Amino acid sequence: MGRAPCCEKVGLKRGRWTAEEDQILTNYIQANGEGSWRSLPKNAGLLRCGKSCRLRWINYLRSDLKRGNISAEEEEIIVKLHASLGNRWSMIAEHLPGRTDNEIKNYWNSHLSRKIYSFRRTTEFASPKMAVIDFFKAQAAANKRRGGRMSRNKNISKIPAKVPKSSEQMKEIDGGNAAVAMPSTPNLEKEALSSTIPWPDLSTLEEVIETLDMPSPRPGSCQDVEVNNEGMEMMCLDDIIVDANGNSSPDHNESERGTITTRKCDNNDGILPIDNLGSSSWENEFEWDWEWDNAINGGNEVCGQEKNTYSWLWDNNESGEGDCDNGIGFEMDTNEKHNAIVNWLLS
DNA sequence: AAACAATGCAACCGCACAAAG
DNA sequence: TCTTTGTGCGGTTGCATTGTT
Repeated sequence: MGRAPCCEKVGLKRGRWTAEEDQILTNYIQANGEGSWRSLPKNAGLLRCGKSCRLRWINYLRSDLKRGNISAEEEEIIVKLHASLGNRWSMIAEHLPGRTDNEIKNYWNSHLSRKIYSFRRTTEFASPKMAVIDFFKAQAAANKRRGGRMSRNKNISKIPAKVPKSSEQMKEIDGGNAAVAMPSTPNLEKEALSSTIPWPDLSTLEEVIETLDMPSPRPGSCQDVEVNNEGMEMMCLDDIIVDANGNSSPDHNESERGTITTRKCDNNDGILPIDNLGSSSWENEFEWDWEWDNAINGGNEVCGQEKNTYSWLWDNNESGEGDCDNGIGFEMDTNEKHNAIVNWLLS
């Protein structure tokens, strides 16, 4: 049984706040201070629920709130913190002065979640090839979009023209094999896909598919992936970064270069994915998380417990020498990829 | 110009938790 | 110890806005 409602809802006003209500609330709090939200509306003469007053004050009226768009620096912080803390918006907000948890949550849901390449790979994928084919199918579906407003975020680029649009073209791409049991790709993911990676020329696709004879699974590779709490494997920012910073350096061995790394950390290892978070953020005995610094720094073993590497998306061969094809058919040298991804992430 | 549909954000809701009685 | 109250948090919803057809 839930608790009683915070206030009598009968006769209370709901919906958007008027300027007059804002003024009343502001005046009252300036005179009497925050707190006692339950009694505040009555005392202030507002026909609002106490919780509504609190929310309005915290999220909108407070004088120390920062106005304007989230900066690139703030965005980077959000992404990093989210990678470690998950949806703990209030904790994330603590690191962003002037920003509210609600604002960050909204920003995440509407901007960042579509930037983060959320790549669904379920057991229905018999091979990485199918996953990549799903990538194209998703793009084709996204391309069918009819009306609708484009994102207000100018940083999200539009879909390039050369995208398979018909089922015939898709057959051309996948030989008809991809028509079965392909999980649908949510809109966010479709947009993420379209906004992150330049499209290869369609004429190269057959060749692309041919090149997708992926290396046999390495120990701990994509064949035994960890599944997040939504039942899908997420391919996150960190994954991309570690690839981008793999640098193809001869100093990096095959298991490090171009890999995607997850770590299993316990709360005793004293190592946090990002600095200055405080060990209190780890509440469970085990948490799976993307290791940002590890990714940035080229995949050093930090936790020493478990490490999964998923390199197929980036590599298309085992040699790991020289510039690598990212497995979906566009040749970019590592620096180009690095720059493109980092620029995009920070844009 | 109208209809449609995606987007973004303010606001709401239910739950958890801590403090007070 | 139990109940009540106050507060905070994260998920979700509603709707104004706006781009596309």
